[in-house]
Amino acid sequence: MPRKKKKSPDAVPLAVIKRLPLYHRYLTMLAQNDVERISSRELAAKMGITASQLRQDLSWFGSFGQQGYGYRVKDLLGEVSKILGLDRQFQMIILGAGNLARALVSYPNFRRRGFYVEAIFDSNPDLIGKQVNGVTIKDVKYLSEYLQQHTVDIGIITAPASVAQKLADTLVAGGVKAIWNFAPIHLKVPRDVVVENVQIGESLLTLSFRLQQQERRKS
Amino acid sequence: MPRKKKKSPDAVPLAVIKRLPLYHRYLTMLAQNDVERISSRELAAKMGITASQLRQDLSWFGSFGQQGYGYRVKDLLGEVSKILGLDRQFQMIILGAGNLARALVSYPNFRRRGFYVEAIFDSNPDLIGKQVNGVTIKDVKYLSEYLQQHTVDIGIITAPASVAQKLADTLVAGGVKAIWNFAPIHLKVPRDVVVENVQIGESLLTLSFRLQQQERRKS
DNA sequence: TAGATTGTTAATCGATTAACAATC
DNA sequence: TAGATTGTTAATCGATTAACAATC
Repeated sequence: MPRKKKKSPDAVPLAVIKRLPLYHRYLTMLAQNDVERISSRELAAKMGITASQLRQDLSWFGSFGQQGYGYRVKDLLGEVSKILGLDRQFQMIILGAGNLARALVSYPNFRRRGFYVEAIFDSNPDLIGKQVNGVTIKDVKYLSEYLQQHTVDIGIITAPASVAQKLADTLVAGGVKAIWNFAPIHLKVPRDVVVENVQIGESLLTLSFRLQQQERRKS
Repeated sequence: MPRKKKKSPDAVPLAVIKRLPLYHRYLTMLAQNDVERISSRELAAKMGITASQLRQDLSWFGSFGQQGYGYRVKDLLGEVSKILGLDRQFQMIILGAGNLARALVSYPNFRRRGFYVEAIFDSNPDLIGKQVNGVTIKDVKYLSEYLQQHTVDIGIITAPASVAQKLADTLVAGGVKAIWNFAPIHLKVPRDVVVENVQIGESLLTLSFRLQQQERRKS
């Protein structure tokens, strides 16, 4: 007999996890517009998904609605925020002081949501000691030392692919459990370390393929 | 009776498309290391997928291997490059001259693969007229005019979400058929325009959730 | 030739959608 | 109360994996 799928928060499918930030974004917008209640049907329509999927997704985490009424926007936003971990703070450091690092440090939404960039590391002597948006650029050779003295929740790798694995190893050795990786490389890390990749280059290739496909379709 | 799934290049599932850049990356690495041949089993192992999936994916586009031998790395790389459209050039413009734009313009791999940034547009008078990596920043009010006079394959939106839809509309009106969108907003475009989103903020929220999940698992 | 490996068909698995009893 | 809408179970759909005949 087929075993029933268990709905522990531990087993949430990745596809569901990836939609959580979306829910958060739309609920935030609704809350800003002072919308008090919304049904799964209405919210799903706005997001371009089905109401079934929305309710199925939420059911992984609990029951947040009310039959015949729908969801209180404020309450649901609170729940989703809690699920995403936005009720706490995250200390972050960035490895690689290039333009991408600058862009990330300057993104105001991060700080507002509890994500703090505490330091930037680089190996270029011209950059070390300078500040970016109030954050000091330190010499990467002091990275291990820094990790011993500070709590770092998230390590962000914006350095070139050639040094990314080495940096990741240093982060892992220093006890960092989450890596946000922008380098075009598959990082090897222990099973208890989570890696989230932002593969910008690959996204462009996907676009290029889909553009070609579209052009072919036309002709 | 269930209809057989047609394998036209037009119907390639998005999941397959998203893996194509991966294949390209690994094959490029192999070619650089002068590896001449590889079996689906070996390549799949390197990539952390199954050999079945690799062969299944490739079969959407043709037959590139040889029984009992495997694949010639160079040939397969060539085929994948062609599939991705890397045998041609793409003219691109960037809308929004912030740090992210700087990062993209400076990324050497793009130019090498045929992706050319021809112009950057912004509305900030302090930036207009300046150059970034040899690319001039123009006033966004001349965007429509520019689109009439130049062929633009890909429009890149790095501007804030508040103006992203308006910029997308201008691109579409100017005949641009592909948009690479970094703004945290769902762009509404006609069906014949392809949009590829890079949702950096949402990626961080996904990481934050997975970190929490991991921490919970531990305790 | 014999061994290896492809391309493809069939089986399995998982995710999405539909349906509906429960109930506000 | 009657209508609306949830949470959940069942049905469908699509993607991944397994198996194997074809063949280099």
